[in-house]
Amino acid sequence: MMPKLPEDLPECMVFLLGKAYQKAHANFKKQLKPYGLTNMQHLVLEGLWYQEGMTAAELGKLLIMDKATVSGILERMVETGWIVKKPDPDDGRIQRLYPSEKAGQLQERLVGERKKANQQILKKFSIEEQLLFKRLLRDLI
Amino acid sequence: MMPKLPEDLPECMVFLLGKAYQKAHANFKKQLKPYGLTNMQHLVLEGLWYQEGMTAAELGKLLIMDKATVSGILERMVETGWIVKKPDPDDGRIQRLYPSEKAGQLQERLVGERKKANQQILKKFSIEEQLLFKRLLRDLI
DNA sequence: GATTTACAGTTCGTATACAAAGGATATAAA
DNA sequence: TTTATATCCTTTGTATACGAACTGTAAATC
Repeated sequence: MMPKLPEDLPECMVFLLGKAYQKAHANFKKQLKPYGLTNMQHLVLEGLWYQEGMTAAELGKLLIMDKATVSGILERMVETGWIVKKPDPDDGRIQRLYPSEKAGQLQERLVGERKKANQQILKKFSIEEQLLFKRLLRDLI
Repeated sequence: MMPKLPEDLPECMVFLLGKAYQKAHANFKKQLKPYGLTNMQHLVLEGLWYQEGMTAAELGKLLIMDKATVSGILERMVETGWIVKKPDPDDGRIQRLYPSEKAGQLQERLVGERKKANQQILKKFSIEEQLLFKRLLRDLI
C-alpha cells in the first residue's frame, strides 16, 4: 500500500504511473523468473511471434523501445538462445530476427503467463473501469 | 501515438503502464534537464522538503524505492551538491539527509516544474477522468 | 560515377532498478 | 555480558533506458 507522501506528490501522475508500473513489472518479473526471461525479453518474443523476421529497428518501433536498448536486449537473447539473427541478403545493414526453437516450444506457456499477469492487475476493477483504464493509458502513449 | 501491436498485447496492462510511464518520464526529464537534475533526484528533493533529516531507509520507504537504488542516487546528489549527509549522534548506522542551500533556492521553481509536468498529462482528460485515473493507479500501488 | 544524405546497428557513458551479499552497529535474548 | 538477531547502508552484478557518437551500407542527388 501507499505510504504517507509529501504535499500533493501522491497526486502527481508521473509518480503514480511510475509506481504502478514498478509494481506490475515486479509481479510479472517473478512470474518469468523460472523461465530465465526478463520482462523486456518476453516482450521481444511476443513481438517476433507476431511477426518474425523483423529488423531491430522495426521491433523497436513496434515495442516503443530505444534502438540502443533493443541492441543490448537482442544481444543477450542471442547469447541465451532465445532468438536468432540472420543477415538480410538484400540489405547489408540489416539483421532479421527470429524466435528460436526453444522459444517456440514455450510460446503458449509464456503468452499464458502474460495474460495471467494482466488478469491479476485487472481483477481489482470492474469491467467498465478496466476499459476506461486502458483507454486513459493509451491516450498517454 | 501507438503503432500496431501483436495480438492482444495492446490490452496488456504491464505494457500500457510501462509505456505510459516511459512517456511521462521522458517529458519530465526534458523539463528537468536545465537544472541538471534527474527525475528520481527531483523526487528525493521533494521528499526531503517534505521532511528533512530523514534517513535513507525512511526516504526509500516513503518514495517506494529500493535501498540499493536510493544509495546510488544519494551518492550522486551529494557529489553534485543537492543534498548533505550528516551522521546521527545517537545511531552510528544512520546518516540524516538534508537538502542543500542550492536546492532550497530552487525549491519553488522545481516544485513548479513537477506541477507543470503533471498538468500536461492531466489536461487531456476531463475532471472526472482525472480523478478516476488517479484512483485506479493508486489501487495498483 | 562521385558526393551527400539517410538509415541500421553498435558502442560508450550515465542513471536507474533490484537481488544478493557484506560490513558496521544497535538491540534483544540467553 | 556474551551471543544472536535485526537494521542501516554499501557494494557487486545484471538488466534496462537513452543520449550521443561512430561504423557501415543504401539511396538520392548532382
